Order: sequence, then C-alpha cells, then structure tokens
Amino acid sequence: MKSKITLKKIAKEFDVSISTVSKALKNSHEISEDLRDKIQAFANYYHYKPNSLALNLRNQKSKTIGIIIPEIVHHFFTTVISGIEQLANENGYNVIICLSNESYEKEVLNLEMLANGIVDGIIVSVSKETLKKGEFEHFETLVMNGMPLVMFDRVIDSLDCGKVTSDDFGAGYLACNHLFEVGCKRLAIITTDDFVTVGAQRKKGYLKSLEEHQMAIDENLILHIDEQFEISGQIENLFKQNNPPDGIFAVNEIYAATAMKIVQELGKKIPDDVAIIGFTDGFISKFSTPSLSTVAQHGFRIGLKAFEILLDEIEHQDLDVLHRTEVIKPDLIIRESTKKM
Amino acid sequence: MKSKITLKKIAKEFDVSISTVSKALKNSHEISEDLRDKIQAFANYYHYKPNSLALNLRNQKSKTIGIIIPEIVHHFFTTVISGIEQLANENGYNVIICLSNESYEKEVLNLEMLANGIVDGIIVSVSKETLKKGEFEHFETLVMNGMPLVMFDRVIDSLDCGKVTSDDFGAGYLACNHLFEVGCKRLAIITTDDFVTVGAQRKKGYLKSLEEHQMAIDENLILHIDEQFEISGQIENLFKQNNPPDGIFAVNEIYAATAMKIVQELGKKIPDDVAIIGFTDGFISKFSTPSLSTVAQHGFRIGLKAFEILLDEIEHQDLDVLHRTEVIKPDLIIRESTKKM
DNA sequence: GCAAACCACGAAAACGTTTTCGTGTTGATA
DNA sequence: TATCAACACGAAAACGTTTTCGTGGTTTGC
Repeated sequence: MKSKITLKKIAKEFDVSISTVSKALKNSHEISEDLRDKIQAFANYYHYKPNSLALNLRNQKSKTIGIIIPEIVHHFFTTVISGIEQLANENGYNVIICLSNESYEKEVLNLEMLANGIVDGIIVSVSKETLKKGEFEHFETLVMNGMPLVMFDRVIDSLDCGKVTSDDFGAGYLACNHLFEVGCKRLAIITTDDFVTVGAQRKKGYLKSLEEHQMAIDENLILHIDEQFEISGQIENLFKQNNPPDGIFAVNEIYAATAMKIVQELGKKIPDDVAIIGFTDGFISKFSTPSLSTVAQHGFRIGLKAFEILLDEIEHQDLDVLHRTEVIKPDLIIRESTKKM
Repeated sequence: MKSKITLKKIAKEFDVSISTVSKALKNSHEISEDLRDKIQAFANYYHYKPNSLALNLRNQKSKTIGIIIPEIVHHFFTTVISGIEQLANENGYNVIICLSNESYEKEVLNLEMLANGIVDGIIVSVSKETLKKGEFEHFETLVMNGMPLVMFDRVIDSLDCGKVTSDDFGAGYLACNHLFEVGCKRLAIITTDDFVTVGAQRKKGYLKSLEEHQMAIDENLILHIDEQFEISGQIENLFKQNNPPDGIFAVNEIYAATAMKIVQELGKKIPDDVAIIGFTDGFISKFSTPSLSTVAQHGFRIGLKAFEILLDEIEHQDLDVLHRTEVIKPDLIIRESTKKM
C-alpha cells in the first residue's frame, strides 16, 4: 500500500493531537461536536481503518486463530474448515489456514509462525510424519506456554489440550457390522499405517466386529496401504489371492473409490460380489456408480465444536480449567455399494 | 499465551538495555562476546522468537499474503491454494485464507480485514454475488491505494490488476469439438449464469464449436443452472424433451457428475447413448464409473503463477508497471465417458 | 601527555493504536 | 474575587521490535 491514512496524518491535517483524533473517531464526548464531525467526515472520506497490526500489538490479542491441516485438497478437512470458519466469523475471529503437507518440519514451522503473536489460538490435525516420529515436543511447549490449542481428528492422546474426535472405533465397528448384515463372509479392511491414530481405531472396530461375528482374523484381509507406492496395485493384490474378500471396509474415501474401480475392472459386481463401505462422505461417494455407502464424519460439526472449545480455552486462559474433549458420533450412510441383496 | 519471553524481559534479567539484547541476538560485533553468548544462551533456553506483530509494524510489511476464495469445499480452489501456498512458502511468505462463501458482503469484509496492514498482497477469485451485482468498488479502491492484487479464474475484466485465467473459451471449444468427433449430433451445454465470466466464456467456446460444425443453436440444449434450486431436476428436464441431447458439455465437475448419474438412471449408456465431458479434473472425474473425460484446468499451476505475479507486484509497488495477465492453457483429458465408439 | 580511535553499551525514535492522566481555559457560584 | 466544575484538548506510556546516533571509558599512537 502506497500510504494508508493513519491517525497521525489526520491529526496533522486538523493540527490537533493524535489522541484527539482517536477520541473523535470513537465518538468521545471529550471532543467538541464540531471537531468530531469534521474529523469523522475526513476519516470517512479517506476510508480510514485502524491498522490491525498496531491494534493487535496494543491489545495483545489478534482476534485471529490459526488452523494447521495436513493437506487442503481433501474433502474432510475442507468441511471442518468451513465449520470453524463460520463460527469464528460469527464471533469476530479471523482464520489463518496453514498446510503441513504431512510434514513434521512444516508443522513445526507453522506452529512457530503462528505462536509469535499472530493468533490467539490454534486448531490442528496432526501430520502423519509427526505421528510416525512420535515427536510432540512442539505441541507440548505450546500448551506449556499457555497457548490455547485444540486438536481434531488426528489427535495426540498424551497431550493435555482441547480435542474433537470422531468415534472412529464405533464407526468402524458399525460399518463392519453392516457389511456382515448384508451377507459378507470374508471382510477385508483397507487402512493406513497404525501410527495414524484414526486408522488404528477404525481397525480396532473392524476387529471387534469380526470377533462378535465369530470370524477369524485373517492377516491376508488386512491391508495397510503404503502411500509411497501406487495404491491401486496394493489393493489389486487383495483380490488376487486364493480366497478374495467379498466385503471391503476402507478407512477413507480414496481407498474405497479405488477399490471400487478395481473390483469393477475385475468384472465383479458391486454390491453382489463385493460390498464396499468407505469413510468421509465426500463428493466421490455421492457421485460414484454405484454410489458408495460410507461413514459420514460430519466434518462441519467437528469444525464448529473445535472452534467452540478453542474459544473456551481462549476466554479462560487464566483459569487452569480441564481441557475439554468432545466426540462427534459419525453416522452410517447406506447407498448402493452395500444395498441388501 | 501466558507471558511470552520478550527483549525487555531478557534485558531486565541481565540488567542491560533492550538495544543491547537485540544486538546481541543478532550477533552484532558491538556487543562483547562474553555478554553475547550469555544472552543468546538465555534466549535460546526460553525459545525466544521475536513477536511478529511488532516486527510487521516496524517493517511495514508482514511477509504474509491473503487469499479470498468463494468456497473451500471445492477441488479446483484447493488445488490453486496448494500452488500458491507452495511458492509462497518457498519465498518466505505466509498465507491467510479467507472464504467469501459467494457473498458480496463477506468479500468486502474480508478485503477490509486483510487490507489493514495484515497482508502485503491479495489473491482473489471473485464471488458470484459480486459478479452478479457488478459492484467492484471495493476492488477498485484497493488497487487505487496501491495494494498488490491478483485475480484468478473469476476475474474482473475492467479492473487493472494482475490476473491469471484459464483459456475458458478455447477449452470449451476443444471440449465440444471432441464431442462432435466422437459422433455427437445434439450437443447440450450445462452452464452457470452468464455473469459468471468463466461460464460465459466456456459457453462461447461451445457456440463457436457448434457454428464450425454447422449445427444450429438450440436453446433447448443450453441449460443455465439456477443453484437456488435442485440441480438434478433441472438436468433431468434436459433429457425429458422430445429430442434429447446425445452429448453433454458441463462447465464443472458437479454438473457433469450429476448429469452422469441422471443419464444412467434413465437407463442410457455412457458414452454410447450420451457422451459427457466435464471441467476441473477432480476426484469425481477420476473415480466415477465410467471415468469422466474432463478439461484439466491445472489449478496448481494457476496458483503458482498467481503468486509469481503477486510477488512481482509486491516487489515493484513503487514502479507503476503494467499489471501482468497470464493465461494457463487447460488440457483435455479423455477418459471413458467420451471414448470413441 | 594528549588527541584519536576504539570498544561496549544506552537512549531514543519509529511503526499505529488506545487510554490514563494531566492542563489551560471558560463560566458559574459563593 | 477566589473557588470549582465543566469543557476540550494534549502528553505520554504501553505493546515489542530495530536501528541510528550518541557517550563514557579505555587503549593506541606519536
């Protein structure tokens, strides 16, 4: 900006002090009506807006919160952001979004950046690399320093901070129960590495469901995707074994959609030969053919709740209150890919 | 934060002046090595980081840019953001993302917020409501005040600022040519209202292709979706007329996917009975069955270019240079939904 | 023995606000 | 005529930095 209008410039224009201008613009009765009007008219004409940096510096708060997510081209995260954003705006807060790109280093950098006065609080979903390393010091020092922090989805159990999660275990359990109900006999799971907490929980739900249906655990039916390699090849192998699965529980939408593609390419029918259920109710699930049954995580609601808790933390920083943890219950959405036969 | 460590506190600790501490931390030779080491050790121990607000205020720049997009649950916009973000980070810039939710008012608010010192430059894709109103004063005053501004995708032609667009006309033209090549005789377009510039351009490409193939313009084959109502109903009507289309050019992914669903529900085969091509190469296109031919806009590259131009504007604010406009050429991606018969 | 140079540090301004506490000028009151 | 309030405004501190320009004290050079 070439030269934004400031209090100082207005003051010089009217040959009064900065304080006078400030008060006049705030309608202070200390300033004569005459001068007040003139100053306000002038300021208005030049679209005067107080400089945010200066305000924040003085008030020691920015009315801004930061969000760090692993990636943004991702339906679930964007819905969460929508939720956060809406409630934040309603409460007069701005939102800064940062991407960790699943990298530990970028997460640390983002955290440092945000912590240095820019934001009043932070909402995070932890990066995979961080989870894998098990290195959480950057978060620990943050909460130690009293920075309000809320984690969602991928949270760190050992950390004492606000949290919003899905009931991933329960959702996995229900999803698999549903697959058994529609007649699956050999139920496979396509999941992430176990260090991704949410994936691990969903797998536990899968195992619980197996147990309750007196199904033996078959390691050949448990696929941990290694994202360093092509996903489709790994999934294809699942079906190339002697005794291929007739039901798939995928812990995210991409895995589910990829599985669907492969199943169809192999000439099998969905849901008759293979029933599939995914996770995250995104566009893919709705528009695929057949449409994909899925676990709706309600990202928007997670976002709302995350901000609500964060606001709580911000407003009660002095009090050393217990950090709230909220669990948003996912719902099963039954579509064509698991319709009863 | 309870009490971040500041220069002042360090100064008190060592009973020296603030200036001394500042210099010591910057390895100034003005400070004795002994004192320097001690101060640095102390600062290090307490994780001292200069307060960004103070720095920004002093330097009159924030090394931060703002992005305003209409919505975030949208593949194209998120890919653009990824591009911006990557290049921004490489250049030491932070990114603030704001959502206008297609609302004029929120756009104005966001713009004001960002302009008050927080950011050094702004990248925007204009909201639909703004385009409809034709009210661009908020942008005009912004550029008048010398704020570096780059628009992408939905730009305002009359505004003199940096711009990155797709060749929407050319893409529409090519997409329709392709449909004619695969044998379509009655080619329909599913588009937005004409005030959405990109939609209008794509439609022009459609018309041009019609003309070149000596096809008459049939208003019954031109569908302007009204997003206030259900999309599917409107598309369904397209096929319920006497002489339904055998080819669909949809100006975005959602329209294309919805059309595919409806066509299939009507018992028609894709691409044999109806060929379909969409826009934006997102997840839906890749994972739908049949997979969707589409126009890839290369959002990531658009993002890269947008930041490149913005950086240019930021670094040459003094010079009154011409504002660059860059056109990123989209590519046709041929998949199953338009495979040659 | 005295100026010059050097060393190691401090004071203060600047960025743009807000707010507390003056302070000089009126006009009214006792 | 002295006192007091009301009025209308200004000075200054504070938020946390950086940087320019001192400034005392010591060392060097002649």
